[in-house]
Amino acid sequence: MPIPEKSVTCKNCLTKSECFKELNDSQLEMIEEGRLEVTFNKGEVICKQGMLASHVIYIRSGFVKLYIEGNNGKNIILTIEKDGYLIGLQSLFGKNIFHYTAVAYEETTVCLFDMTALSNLLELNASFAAKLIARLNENTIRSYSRLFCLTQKQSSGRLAEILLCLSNRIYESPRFNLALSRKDLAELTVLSVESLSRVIKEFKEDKLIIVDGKTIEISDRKRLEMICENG
Amino acid sequence: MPIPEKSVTCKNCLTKSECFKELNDSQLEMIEEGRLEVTFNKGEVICKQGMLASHVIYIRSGFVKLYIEGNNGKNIILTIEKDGYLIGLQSLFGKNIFHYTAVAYEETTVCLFDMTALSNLLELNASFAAKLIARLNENTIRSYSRLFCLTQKQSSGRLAEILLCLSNRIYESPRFNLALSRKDLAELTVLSVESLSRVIKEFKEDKLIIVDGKTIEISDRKRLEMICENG
DNA sequence: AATGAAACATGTTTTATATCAATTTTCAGC
DNA sequence: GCTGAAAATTGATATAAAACATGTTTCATT
Repeated sequence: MPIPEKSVTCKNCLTKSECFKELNDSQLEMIEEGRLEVTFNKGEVICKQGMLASHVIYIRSGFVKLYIEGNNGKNIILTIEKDGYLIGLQSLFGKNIFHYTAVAYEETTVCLFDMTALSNLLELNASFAAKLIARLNENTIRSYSRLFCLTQKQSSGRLAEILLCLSNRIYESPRFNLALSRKDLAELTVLSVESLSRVIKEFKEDKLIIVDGKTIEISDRKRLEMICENG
Repeated sequence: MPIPEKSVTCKNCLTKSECFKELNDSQLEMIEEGRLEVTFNKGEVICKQGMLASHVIYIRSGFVKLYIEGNNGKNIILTIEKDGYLIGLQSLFGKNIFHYTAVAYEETTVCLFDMTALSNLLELNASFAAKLIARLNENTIRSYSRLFCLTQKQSSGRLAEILLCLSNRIYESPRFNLALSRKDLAELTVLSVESLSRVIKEFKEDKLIIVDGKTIEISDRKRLEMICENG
């Protein structure tokens, strides 16, 4: 994974977000100004629920979880995201705080953009606004389907969904070297670590997946999708 | 409840949505054109998940539930909403279908606005866009907190949250004549009707609420809030 | 007022999953 | 390669809530 150079500007950035492609050079300069670039280590907090959301945080490379913190350490992971995601968009034009905490699952490089500059650009460039709304809506729809999954499916359906999500959306491959611990997976599926372990065992026995150390391969996607649908 | 007259136009509408207040007269005329007004009876489907979202649906009066339909009748209620809500905003600039089904809990009057006209207005009027984004985000944040509630709280916490939501956001009173059946409440809390019944009994015995037929009164808000927080 | 059907309540049993406890595996650091 | 700690697995038990079963209330219709 090539670590982006500091000298890269928004204008010549090759890992540009889809929305930002709508901006012309002068508009790119507007967000370039005051832009910050930071690299987080595995496990580090990128933004903290309740803190002032002065910036929107663009994930340039890496892999993060966004979660809501409740009392007594009761957290719920809203989503896992990788490069291209914009953290904090949900604070635009509303209460100016982060509504969730973001933590890096692995080394993650981000760009910070001033929230006010961003909202000014929204006024200048309607197609930028349209792209941002499209993106917000995409995220919302995904959170709806997660709500459905976690309330209506039981353990195997929940794990099936998470494995398919990791394969399709995050790693984009049927075989992937999982950066997540069992504890992370348990958090994602909202299961205890022990229960998760049992479902994984079941999936292995049923030849749905092949587990080799940290590597997981989806060996029977069709059936896994069926379990996800009906479980 | 006064039923709005058909002769009312967007320009002189008194029950105007917050966002629409950002529009000037000529812009209001743009959405007025092709506007439809429909009244739904209790239990009727206002929009159906998967159908083409050609319009955004403004709730003028009434009370609805939005839910995702899964297989085998497994549904999850995303939210309950009343007058002022815009159904279908989540389909703006994305896949042009409704992502959820909306059903009237009681007689509900809506205005339908052409989705394309609306997205054109977004390009013309930046503060309108800002208000819409603010609203989308508000809904998203609420769905996050619902996700938290349903996955991290148990029965009493879930019921406490729904009762407080009904009191605060929907009926705006500590005492309200509940239009919902036990089955509706069970759906909202994601409990079986029987379990719900037992939690209600418990709340009555603990003098948290007073139930008289269809009327519910929150008699100990403080303690109910505590149960909601920690349950 | 009588009747029947929903809606609601309540007692019992079952079940999925959490929790607790113990063991095995993995892996970093010496 | 050895060692200890953390991670992961496996088995036994506990528990919250579902499912089932039955009884009771409510309410619309005659």
